[in-house]
Amino acid sequence: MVKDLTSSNIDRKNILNNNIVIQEVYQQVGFLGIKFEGKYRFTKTQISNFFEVDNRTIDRILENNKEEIQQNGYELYSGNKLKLFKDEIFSLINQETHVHDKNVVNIIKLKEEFEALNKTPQLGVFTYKAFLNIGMLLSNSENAQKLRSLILDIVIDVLNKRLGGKTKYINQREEDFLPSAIREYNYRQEFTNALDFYITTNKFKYSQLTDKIYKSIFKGNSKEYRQILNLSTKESVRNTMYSEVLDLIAAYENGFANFLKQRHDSLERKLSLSESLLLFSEFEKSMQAFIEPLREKARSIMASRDLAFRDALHEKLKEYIDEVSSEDFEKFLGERSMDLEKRLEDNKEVFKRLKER
DNA sequence: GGGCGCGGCGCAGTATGATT
DNA sequence: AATCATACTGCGCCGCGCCC
Repeated sequence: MVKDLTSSNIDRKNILNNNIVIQEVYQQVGFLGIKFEGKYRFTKTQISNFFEVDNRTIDRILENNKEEIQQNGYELYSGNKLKLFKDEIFSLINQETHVHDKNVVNIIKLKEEFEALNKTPQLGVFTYKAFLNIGMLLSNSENAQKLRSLILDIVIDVLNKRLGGKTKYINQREEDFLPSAIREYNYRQEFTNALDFYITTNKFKYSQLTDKIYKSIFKGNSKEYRQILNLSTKESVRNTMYSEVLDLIAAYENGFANFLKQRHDSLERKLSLSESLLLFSEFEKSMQAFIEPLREKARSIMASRDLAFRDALHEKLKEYIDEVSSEDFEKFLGERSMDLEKRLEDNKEVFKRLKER
């Protein structure tokens, strides 16, 4: 999918939230900043020089996108904070004799750029993220265009390296997946048992009521879900679902199993499939207010993550697409996620045995 | 094809606010 | 109170695409 970073807020956020990508870009671009309060910082002058645009142009981008850029670390320094920042710069400049050859050029540049800084009462300061953010918004600067295409290359590269092209089971690469899957598996049993006990024999009852749950949660049945994620009929739909979604499915299954039992007991007979389908609508309605916040969350998680990680668009959940948080990128692409994948391999045997029980 | 709006751009002037 | 570099703002230029 071709991304237009200058116009898509979510695409920009999804890249800037991906710290693995940011680090890789920093390695490759090597734009030297001043380390201050744990982060590399850049002044507006440095940034306008990098992109070869007027300072005013940076200003205007700031005007139009202030909130976004501030979120990514832009700050206006003044007073004591500015003083500390200046001290940091000048001590860096004074150290120049101790610095490796490579950096000397940069230090001289620093010196030129900050000579004027002595007396300024306020200074706009960018983090590396905020700098990239500017680059994504500058449509005409040649350097910004180069930077954007480099960023997109790195995004693709990182995804390929971390996932080896396999995004199908990326949902399993987090701590919470396995416990959720096991819990859900148990509730699934409750659910199928209830369907056995309280609904008259019908070979469609499992799939139809399961689809009811899917439709209620993410507006599509399992067939549609399969298509969106490109799953074959053999592959288990649930193995591709995020833990939050599994938890919610478990809640539905457990809740409906209970609902069904109550209706069965008050009627003192088994229900037909069509009665059960009606009962599900009743169940859905009565749980509506209770389940709504969790459902909103599940929809957003599913739509946003699947777009970012799997390049899969849930058309019916379009309005729920949001940025993927940096925590999520770490969760699913970070070092830990790689370990988890290995650990999951080990656990598969355990999981299998559990299923066979 | 001429006119139009729009976004990007730079200049110049004003406002600001910390420092001396 | 004076200073100074930056933030902020108004203005006009330019190039592009769209519409009549």
